[in-house]
Amino acid sequence: MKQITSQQQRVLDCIQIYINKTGFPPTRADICKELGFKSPNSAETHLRALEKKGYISIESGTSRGISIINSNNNSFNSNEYPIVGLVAAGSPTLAQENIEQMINCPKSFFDSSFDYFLKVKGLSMKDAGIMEDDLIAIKKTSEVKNGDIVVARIEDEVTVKFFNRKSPKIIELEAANSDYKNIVVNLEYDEFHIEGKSVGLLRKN
Amino acid sequence: MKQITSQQQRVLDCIQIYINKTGFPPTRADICKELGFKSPNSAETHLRALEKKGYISIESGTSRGISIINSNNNSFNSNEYPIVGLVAAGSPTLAQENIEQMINCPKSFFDSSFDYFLKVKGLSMKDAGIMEDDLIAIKKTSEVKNGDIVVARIEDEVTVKFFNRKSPKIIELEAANSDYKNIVVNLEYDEFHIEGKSVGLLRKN
DNA sequence: TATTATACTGTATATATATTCAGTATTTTA
DNA sequence: TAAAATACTGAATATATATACAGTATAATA
Repeated sequence: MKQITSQQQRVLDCIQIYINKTGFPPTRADICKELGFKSPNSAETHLRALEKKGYISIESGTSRGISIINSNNNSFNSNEYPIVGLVAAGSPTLAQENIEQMINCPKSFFDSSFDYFLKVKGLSMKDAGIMEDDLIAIKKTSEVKNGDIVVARIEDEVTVKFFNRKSPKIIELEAANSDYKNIVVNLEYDEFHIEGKSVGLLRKN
Repeated sequence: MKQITSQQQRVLDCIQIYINKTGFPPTRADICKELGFKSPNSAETHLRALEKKGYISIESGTSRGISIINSNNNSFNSNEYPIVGLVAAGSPTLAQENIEQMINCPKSFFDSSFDYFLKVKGLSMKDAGIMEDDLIAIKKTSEVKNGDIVVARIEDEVTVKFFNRKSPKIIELEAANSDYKNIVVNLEYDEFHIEGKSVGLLRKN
C-alpha cells in the first residue's frame, strides 16, 4: 500500500467517522465542511489521491459512492491479529506456519499499539499474573526499559521475562516464579535480541 | 418494534445487502432495479413505511441518506462494553454511576458472550493469574459450576472467587491466594447471590 | 362500511452532488 | 532544475436523486 500523507489520512479518517456516525459516506461538500475546505475540489483531489493509492474506491457518477477499501480492518478500528506460539529462532516469528489463529481485536484495545498475540507456554511469569496459554499482546520494538515484560531471543531460545539492564553489557532476564531461575546475558558473548514487549494480556476461560 | 410486512422485509434486506456489497446505501432507483419495481415511488413508500415503523431512518434531502436502525448490532460484530468497579450492594452493578469507562470489543472475543468488564480490586485471586486492576469479562448468569470464577454477592459485599458447592446448602467461595481465607456460605442463613461468571480476562500494561 | 394501510405505475421537478476547468502556491521527486 | 505531486480557492454544469403529485387496486382495520 502506497504511502499516505497526513492530510490524506485526515480525509480518510473523516470519511470513516462520517460513515460510523450516519451510516452512509459523505459528499465532497460534507468533507469540506468537516475539514474546513472552501472548495469541493479540495475534497475531490484528495479523494482521487486516496483512490489512486488504493485506500478507497469511487463509483463514478454515483452520489456518496465512496467505499473504504479495507485490506485488513473490515470493521473500522478493528483488525485481525495473529496468535503465534513461542517459536525457536530461524523461522521469523510472524511466518505463516507459526500463526495458530487470527483474532479480531480493536486497534486501540491496549494503551499502546501492538503487532501480534503470543501464546504463553509454561509458568515462568506466574507471579506477574501470566498463566499458561494466556495471550500477551506484543509490540515489536527493541526500545524497552527495566521492568518491561519482553520477548527476548538468546541464541536459539525465545522467552518471555522481565527486562533488567544491570550494566551496559549485562542484562538480566527475570522470571516471576521462584521455581525458575533468572537468565543473565552478557552482550559481549551471547547472541541476544529483543523481539518486542508486552503491552497487554488476554485470557479466555 | 412494529410488525413488518414481507414486502417491507424484502426492501429492508435489499438495503442491507446493497450496503454490504457497495459500502453505501441504495437510491430509490437502485431498490427498484433490485426488486423489479417500475416506479421510484414504490421504493419511496416502502421506505416511508419502514421509517414509520422504526426500522430505518431517512435523512431528508440527502442522497442515499438511509441508515438501518439496528437494535443490537450497531457496528457489525463489535460493541461497546462498560467497565465497572467492584460495587457494594444496593446500587445495581450496571448503573450509570458505576461505569468507569466504555470499551470497544468484538462480541465474539471470548468463547462465551459477556455483558461487562469488572475491574478487579485486591489480590485475592492472584494465584489464578488475576491481578489488581485486571478487567474480567463477566457474563451475567446464575448458572455456574464448581471451579468457575464467579462474581458473588454476600449480604452487602461483592467479591470475585472460585465457586465450589460443598452440599446443597453450603457453598465455599475460594480465594486463589493463601493470604486470604475462603468464605463459607450457608444458603439457609446468608443472603447470597451469584451475579455472573468470568469468561475471560483483559490486562493493559 | 368507511377508513387506512399496502402495493404498485407513471410523470415531473427542484436540488443535491459529482465533476470539470481555470487558477495559485508549496513541496517532493526525478 | 524541471516535472510531478500536494494542497488548496472559486465558478460552472450536467446529471443523479429525492420527492411530490396523480392515479389504480387490494387487503386490513375500526
